[in-house]
Amino acid sequence: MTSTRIQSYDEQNGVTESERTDEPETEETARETEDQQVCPECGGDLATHDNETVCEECGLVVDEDNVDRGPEWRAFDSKEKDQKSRVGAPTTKMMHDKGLSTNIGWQDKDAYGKSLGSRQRQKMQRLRKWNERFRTRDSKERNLKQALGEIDRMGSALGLPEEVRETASVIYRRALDEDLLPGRSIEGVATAAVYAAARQTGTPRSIDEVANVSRIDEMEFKRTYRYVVRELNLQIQPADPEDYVARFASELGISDEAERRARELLRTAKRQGLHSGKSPVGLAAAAVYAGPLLTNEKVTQAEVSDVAQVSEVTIRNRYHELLEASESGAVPA
DNA sequence: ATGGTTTTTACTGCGTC
DNA sequence: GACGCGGTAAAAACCAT
Repeated sequence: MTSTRIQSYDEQNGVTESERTDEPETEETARETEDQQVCPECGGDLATHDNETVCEECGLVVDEDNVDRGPEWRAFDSKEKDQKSRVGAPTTKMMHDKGLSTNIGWQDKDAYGKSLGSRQRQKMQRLRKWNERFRTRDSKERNLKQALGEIDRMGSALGLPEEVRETASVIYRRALDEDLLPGRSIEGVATAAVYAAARQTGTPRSIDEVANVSRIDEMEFKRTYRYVVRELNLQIQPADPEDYVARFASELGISDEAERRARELLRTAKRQGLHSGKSPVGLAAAAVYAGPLLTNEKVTQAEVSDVAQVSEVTIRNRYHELLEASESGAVPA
């Protein structure tokens, strides 16, 4: 059931089939050495959720331990039937409580099929109601637990500090409390929460970056994000382009001086209100391109476009504006 | 739905190594 | 001739109305 999801997720991260099918065979030995190892892919720490051992860094699923608790009701003769019997109903992941919770029948009949008296009927009504209430409460707990796991995973995959993950959790809780979940996926809302939290705490990640570590597709992510922001009245001011600079700069390996110039460009541009309406990422990309230009370092537009995921055209347009702004609005001595 | 704004895509010409 | 860069037009995406 979960296999399709896992596979598509791996594909997103460029992990191919052959790369991770090298050492199964002896289940036991593998299990013994499993504790606290590092990811074979990127060296990150491993964490275990829901029967899966997953790398915190890149999201590689290292190990799955899915015990099949489904029905085992195929039997070919009476002897087998005896051997294969199981206690209790098969569990399913389709339900938050794995289908193990109490369910009160809707028919007003007793165990013998006789109809109940009116007094008994009323009692059953009350019981049904309360049973339902507790069950949904429990369902929210579970929902939250899963979502927090997801938030954690995405957070670490994006290299976000603890603070962001906590903020994301808070946002998610609120969404849950306000009943925003019905109709959207847990994953979607969790992704939206991470994105919103990253922006709120001044460590923004672009939509693409977040979408890349999420299991849902970009369209749904954006839709859900807008929805959550609107419904929760989250105050999210446009991201500050400067917040992106450090990351882009280090990915490109430009000098500190160039990075400083980039920041300066952004500041003067901001002072002139040049940034309103423009995408912050684009501005940041332009600055990271223009910075090294001023210090005679070689960085091509294509490279910047690559790490910032912004088209070269946008970089060109923005960086012209940046330079113009710095000439007219610079602070001469 | 609509219109205005921004970004992207695709293509072209120019200079340089 | 490939590469980096600049410009342009049309398409697509985004946002508020």
